[in-house]
Amino acid sequence: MDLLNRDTDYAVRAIIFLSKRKGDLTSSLEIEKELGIPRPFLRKILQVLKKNKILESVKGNKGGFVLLKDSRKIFLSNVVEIFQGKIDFAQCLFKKKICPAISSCPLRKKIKGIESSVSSQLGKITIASLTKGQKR
Amino acid sequence: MDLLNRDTDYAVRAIIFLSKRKGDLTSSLEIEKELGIPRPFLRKILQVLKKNKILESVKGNKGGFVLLKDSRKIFLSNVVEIFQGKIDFAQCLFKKKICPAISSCPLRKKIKGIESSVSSQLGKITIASLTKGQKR
DNA sequence: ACAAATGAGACTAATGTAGTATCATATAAA
DNA sequence: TTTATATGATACTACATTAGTCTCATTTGT
Repeated sequence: MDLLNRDTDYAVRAIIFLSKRKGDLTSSLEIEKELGIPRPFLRKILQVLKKNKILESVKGNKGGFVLLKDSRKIFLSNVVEIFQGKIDFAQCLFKKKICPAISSCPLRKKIKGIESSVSSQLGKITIASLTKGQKR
Repeated sequence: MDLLNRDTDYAVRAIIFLSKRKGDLTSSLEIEKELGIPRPFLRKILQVLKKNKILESVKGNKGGFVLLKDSRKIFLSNVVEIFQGKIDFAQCLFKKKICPAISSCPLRKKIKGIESSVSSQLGKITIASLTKGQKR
């Protein structure tokens, strides 16, 4: 089981790249070349990031994307939530209709505890912190 | 995303039930009635638990299952590992061949940190602790 | 007008998960 | 010794999720 899915991973990498371009418009083509992410897929991700106000886009010739937010103010939890929804480690117990009578209540409580610890950790990791000590 | 999959959940509940039966042989039919788990599925789970030395079985008429271990010595992490494998939150980055050069290394480190915090929490929850304060 | 870019969304393929079905084997009890 | 009742092993099907592709519309600088 992965904590981050592929969309989230790609998105994080795209955001990191854009953060290095400051306010410059950057086309999906450039991002694709840098990151090696299949283009149609990358574009879909960029569109989602746009809808979520992480970045802005300009259409047309010479168009592209710019980060709207400072990468020191974008947290991993933000990106995860956008692409994977709110972290919910214990949804199955009720959603999938497993009777809660015997183990679910105490079990659910424990799992919820772990969940909130994970959420809080994700909420402390900024995208900017992922570039510390990087070459490029 | 769920932390526990359905197999794990069923397994936990079956273990709890068996722990209340002490050393008595209990057939999958009885467990099914108590827990409402589809039988063929339940049997598959019991077989896996047997292979992993959590319980023992007796074949034939009047046969059934008994817990081999004290439920105070069975941890959630044990059950999770049996049914879901070792918790590995960051496998995707390499397994799925996403280039680690840009974000993966620092990102991976962070995720690994969260992962080990989750593992350690799962390693502290005993099955017995899930029955505290329960009626039946 | 044309080329280069994003917007929107339908579509396909691969994978994983949940759950079922079947038959073999072992054993208690009549 | 036959029968009913169990588990053992394993193949199979159906469904959901995820990954990734494709097509066409729209916008805009030159």
